[in-house]
Amino acid sequence: MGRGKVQVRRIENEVSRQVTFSKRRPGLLKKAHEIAVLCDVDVAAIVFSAKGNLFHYASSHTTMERILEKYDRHELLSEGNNVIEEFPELEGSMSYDHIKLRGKIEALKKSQRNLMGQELDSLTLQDIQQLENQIDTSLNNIRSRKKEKLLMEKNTILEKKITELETLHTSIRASPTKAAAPPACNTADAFVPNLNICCGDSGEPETVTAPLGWTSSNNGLPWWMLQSSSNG
Amino acid sequence: MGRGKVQVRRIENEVSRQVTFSKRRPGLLKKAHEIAVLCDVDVAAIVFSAKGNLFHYASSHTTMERILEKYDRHELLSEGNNVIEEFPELEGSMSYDHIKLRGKIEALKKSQRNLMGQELDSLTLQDIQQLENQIDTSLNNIRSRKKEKLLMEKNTILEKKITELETLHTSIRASPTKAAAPPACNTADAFVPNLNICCGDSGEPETVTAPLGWTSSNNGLPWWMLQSSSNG
DNA sequence: AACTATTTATAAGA
DNA sequence: TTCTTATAAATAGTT
Repeated sequence: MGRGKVQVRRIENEVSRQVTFSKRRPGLLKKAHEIAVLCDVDVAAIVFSAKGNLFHYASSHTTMERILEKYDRHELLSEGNNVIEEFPELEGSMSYDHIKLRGKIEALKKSQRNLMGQELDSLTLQDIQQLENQIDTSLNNIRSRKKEKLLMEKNTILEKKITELETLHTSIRASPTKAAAPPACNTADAFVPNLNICCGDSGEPETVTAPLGWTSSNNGLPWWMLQSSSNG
Repeated sequence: MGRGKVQVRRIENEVSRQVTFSKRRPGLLKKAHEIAVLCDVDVAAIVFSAKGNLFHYASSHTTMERILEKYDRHELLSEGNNVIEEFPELEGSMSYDHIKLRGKIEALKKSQRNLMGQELDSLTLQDIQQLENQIDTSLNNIRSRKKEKLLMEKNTILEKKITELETLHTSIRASPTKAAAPPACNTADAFVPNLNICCGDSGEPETVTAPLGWTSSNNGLPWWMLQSSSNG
């Protein structure tokens, strides 16, 4: 998108490269923000400048850590597999603890892959049966916790509703002439349909929406144009 | 970019939301790739679909871990969360690598506990739902592998049986009076009621496959159009 | 899954 | 860097 078609290859001129970076960086973070908000999904984007400055976006802010944890839950498969096997000559140069720790990491990764239903070939039938039991238990756990959470959220909503109604009732009793009151339909709707829990949805009519957890201290700029961290 | 201006707020219609996600996801990853290549910088992008499927990009492939570590070095270590502060007694005795490895082990353990249905309190309802999907997929995988293994074991037993019978038959034929050959198949059928045994074929036509290391082996497609991981 | 009218992003220039 | 502008790209709405 510009006056010329672009070849996706390293820009050799350093200045142009830097300029392009400055122009595209906010674009990328903006896109990340948009898909996160529009599609209500978890997104994280991390960019380092050539000088090593960090820029990042995480949907619903402050949750980068949570997103990375979630990433771990999916993909621990990355990283060069077993370093010890690949570079046995390094063994001598590593401390005993170091080797032990690496071994532990590999073991944890393998076990995690198994928990995710991968790499089961090396397991015996009995192992697989046990794994199945384990995962089945896990699933049951997860489902009960989900149910709990759901009930708790509903409770919260119901309590809010009750508070509203009580307040309404009180004010009606206080002023007998006034009957009609602003209906609290939105809240009512919230607990009826299939688990649409609506969090604080402040309607932003205009193009730029406030980031979910962007608590304070931004000026009037579209927040995604701000540098996410480090210095400027 | 489309027939109408877009408000950056959650798309309420679920189908549209999903469609928009499908359209924008490759766009985001492509942008990430472009800035990484054009500007020769480190970039990582992580997106989860509403159902919890993971899509991600990391510049120069397989470096997601390194990028996340770099991120940690900037964000987590630079601020309050200092491992050394948490374990002051270790300060002198541990190298940076050790601290890193320990941190990694802790992360792995945490993610593993989540996969086993434990310590779910810190997860949001949406996260729990996605974890449930993940575990459910895992369970399905495990069960199909179990079925496979079972069938293979039966096959082995049956083959052994057949060999035995053939041997027996040979020795019978060796004796002068008996000549007719009873088909051994019936016996086999009796053992395995209604499952056709076929070695190479794993059941499950749907939902399986996890392209783990898609570093290699992609065809001529622009790589960013490929799904980054999980099923699709 | 395609199409296409528009909006957006941005390359090049100042 | 920042602004401007011509154009390439992305994509919303539609089929």
